[in-house]
Amino acid sequence: MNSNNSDKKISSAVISRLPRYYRYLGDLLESDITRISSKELSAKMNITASQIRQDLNNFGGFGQQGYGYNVEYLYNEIKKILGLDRVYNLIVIGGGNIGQALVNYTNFERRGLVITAVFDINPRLIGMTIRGVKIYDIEKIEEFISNNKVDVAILTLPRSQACKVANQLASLGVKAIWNFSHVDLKLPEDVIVENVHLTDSLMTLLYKINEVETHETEEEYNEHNTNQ
Amino acid sequence: MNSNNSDKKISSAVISRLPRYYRYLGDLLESDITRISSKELSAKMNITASQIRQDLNNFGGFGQQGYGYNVEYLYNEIKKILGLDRVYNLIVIGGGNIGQALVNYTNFERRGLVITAVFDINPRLIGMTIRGVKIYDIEKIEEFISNNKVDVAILTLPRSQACKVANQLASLGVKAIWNFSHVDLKLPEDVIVENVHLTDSLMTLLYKINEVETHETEEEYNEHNTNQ
DNA sequence: TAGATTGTTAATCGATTAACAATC
DNA sequence: TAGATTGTTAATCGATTAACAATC
Repeated sequence: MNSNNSDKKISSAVISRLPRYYRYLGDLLESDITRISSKELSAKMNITASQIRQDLNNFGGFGQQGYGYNVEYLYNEIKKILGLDRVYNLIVIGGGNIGQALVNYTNFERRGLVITAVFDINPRLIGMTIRGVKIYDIEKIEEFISNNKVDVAILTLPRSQACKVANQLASLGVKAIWNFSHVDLKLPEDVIVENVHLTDSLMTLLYKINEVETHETEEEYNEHNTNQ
Repeated sequence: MNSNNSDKKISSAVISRLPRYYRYLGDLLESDITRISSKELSAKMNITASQIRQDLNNFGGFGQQGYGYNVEYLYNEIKKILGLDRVYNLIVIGGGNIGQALVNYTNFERRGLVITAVFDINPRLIGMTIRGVKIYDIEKIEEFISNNKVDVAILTLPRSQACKVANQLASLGVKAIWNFSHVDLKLPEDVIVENVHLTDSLMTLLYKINEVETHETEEEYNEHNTNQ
């Protein structure tokens, strides 16, 4: 389904840059810019032109010598590569704050990412509706999955429940999990897991804050010494 | 402030693994496990023992030959490295769903990450309170920052407003931004930005879904051919 | 002491960057 | 045609893994 017809595995470094290319190309498209060279794009995105060309050429030759890339064409090609040319059904497991935030995020739908149901254990939530999406008792999940196609399960449960439910999802045939729980899920190899570990992300920010402070201190110290 | 007293810059690959080490060590601590070797930890975390030792030795020699690592000691050392041995004041810019979800996430406070205020433009939200945290008019942000120490600003605004507000934050002296907005902020070098691009994360998951489907198709095809 | 396991150097692997012939 | 810019190969850089002497 992806445009790469060769067999070589694309590195995850490359894949992680694709959405960013897609975003920048979308912006260019909105600004009615029809063509762009790797050099121009490189200046905008703050990566090397070489990397852009290397990345794109993993999937095919989308450009033209002496011209560059046609923005709309490249945008649509990356769209296809990312699999954004079809509709996905998503379910949210965990109707807490993050779960609700995701259901309320209307941009997903515009991209063909449709949240079809939310599941929770909390009786106060069950039966409620968020933006027209019903919250079901988590007990009903087996029934739901057997009657509805589910492409992605979004897991926003607390640590304690996440593993068990993830295993259940895997056994029910769910093949992709977007995991917001603060655990590393251990699942069969054919289940794809993409983690969003918010706390980890914040911690790396804190690390960098202190790193900067250390350097500043060192600089001040050096300055101090030099000036004497 | 970090424990690395040498000058060599720690690579971001290493830094991004630190929270994971911290998490696993915390789990071990809770299970009353007092010592662990890089080999044992490697099996648990699914990375090489060599990498663990290399990573840790960027910050110092925390282990002991023939023994391994003392779990509690290493846990606390990583805690210090990550800067989790002090309190941080955070503000949330954007009182929407994600902003509210973050305020409601009680685990932050347990780690010394205190959200002191939320800012929004929506008059319906201004004046409200989430878990005791007040939502202010975003107009009040200058006043707030000059009267209160702000270590991190969490930016959860829509794309359109994010850049402008980020610049304002930078000019008001905020030195770290945890950015949930779907834009790459262009800020002075001394402002640290950590991005959480949720849509990008989901897109890489979608890519992998289709990648698998492609491979499966190829396998089926090969099987088909072989069987004939 | 013998066994275990670190810290660290060396080897390998992979990803990024540079260079340039091909070609629009 | 001349200039621009790609696609791609080669060179470099950095990160991961392997190996092993040091030592608890």
